[in-house]
Amino acid sequence: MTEVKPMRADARRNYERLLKAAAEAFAEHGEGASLDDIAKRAGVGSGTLYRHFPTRQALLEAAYIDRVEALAARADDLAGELPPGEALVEWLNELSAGMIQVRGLKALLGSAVTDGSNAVVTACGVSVKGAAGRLVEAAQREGTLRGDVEPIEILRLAHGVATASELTDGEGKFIRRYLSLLTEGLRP
Amino acid sequence: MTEVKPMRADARRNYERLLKAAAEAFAEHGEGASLDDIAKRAGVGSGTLYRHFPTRQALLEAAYIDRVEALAARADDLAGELPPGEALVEWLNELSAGMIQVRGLKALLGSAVTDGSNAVVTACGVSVKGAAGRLVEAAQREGTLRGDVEPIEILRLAHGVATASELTDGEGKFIRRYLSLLTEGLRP
DNA sequence: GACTAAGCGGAGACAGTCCCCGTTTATCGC
DNA sequence: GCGATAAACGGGGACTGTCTCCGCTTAGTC
Repeated sequence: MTEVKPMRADARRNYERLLKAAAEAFAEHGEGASLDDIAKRAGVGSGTLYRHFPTRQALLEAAYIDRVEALAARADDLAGELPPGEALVEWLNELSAGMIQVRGLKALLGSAVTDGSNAVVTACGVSVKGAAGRLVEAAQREGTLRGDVEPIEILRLAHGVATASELTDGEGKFIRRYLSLLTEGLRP
Repeated sequence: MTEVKPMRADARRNYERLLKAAAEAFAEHGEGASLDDIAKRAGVGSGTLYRHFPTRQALLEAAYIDRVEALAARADDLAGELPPGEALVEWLNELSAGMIQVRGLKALLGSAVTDGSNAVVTACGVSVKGAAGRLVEAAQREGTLRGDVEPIEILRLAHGVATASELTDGEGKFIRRYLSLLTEGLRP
């Protein structure tokens, strides 16, 4: 199914350049960075950018896929180091921190866990959902996480925690606080 | 302090018209509605719009202030009808639902509870924080809410719940679900 | 070296924001 | 009523960003 038509050399070169420029620009100006500016930085015309990446979302995903996969891999590291319940919380902490510190990542992960009926299956979505699934299942088996929550709900809640934390200070200092309110509940 | 310089009749008229047009436009196109279009709907020039409302935020606030105050008043109604803990949860539910259903309200309330050092004290912020403060205090006194949470934290968490719920279905169907996960915690 | 299609790139149409400043008009003292 | 005058109007225009179209260039192939 996956047609493997080798890209022409110039196309591949421009693709790489665009990715590099995009990562810089998103880091610098957030997810709203000017696309024409990214093309300019990469030394290509804007047509070239739009041909390779039809939407901002596509570019964002391509630029950050490595980082997202690192985050997913981190889930398995943590699972090896800590008991399941703690591994899950620690991972959610790192995930939320990433969403706040890496500009643009929050939007990307948000759309990866959005229930669009137009559900484009994104590589980022697959990675992150897989990682969450493994941690959630282990924690539930261990008995430290209620059995009726779905992995994707946990991801959405992490997004919510990142949002709440962002409102608080724009850095990530309050993530642990909100995460612990979530895990322990609001009752005394 | 509050200089009460009565507006000129034409100024007042245009102000009202803009508010009405803005409410329509925000409802129709979300918080990103075109400001020039709002001016056009109101039958005034864009200069007039920008004079009355220097920023999109200012217009958004003016257009929705009634609704926010209704929400704040609702807090006190609920406090009269239900025990404090339940009143709080029910209010948070209605608040979050409003953020999702009324396009633009989420952004407005978000900036009202953001800790900007450039903290503009907004009327919306005052209303909503006051209402939250009363409910939180009552629930804490009753002993159904942990004593170490601040009203503003609760508001930020509600924002997070609305965000998570929005990712789930774009309507408000999952607010109660996430709210109950938050109040009860994620442990079994 | 010549052919050809894949790929390039930037001009330009369009949409939005926001300011500037010449013109209009509500208000007030007479 | 009737100017005088400062407040308010409004739309033209500069600017920024998105995205497409199509004539030109060039990599890959024989």
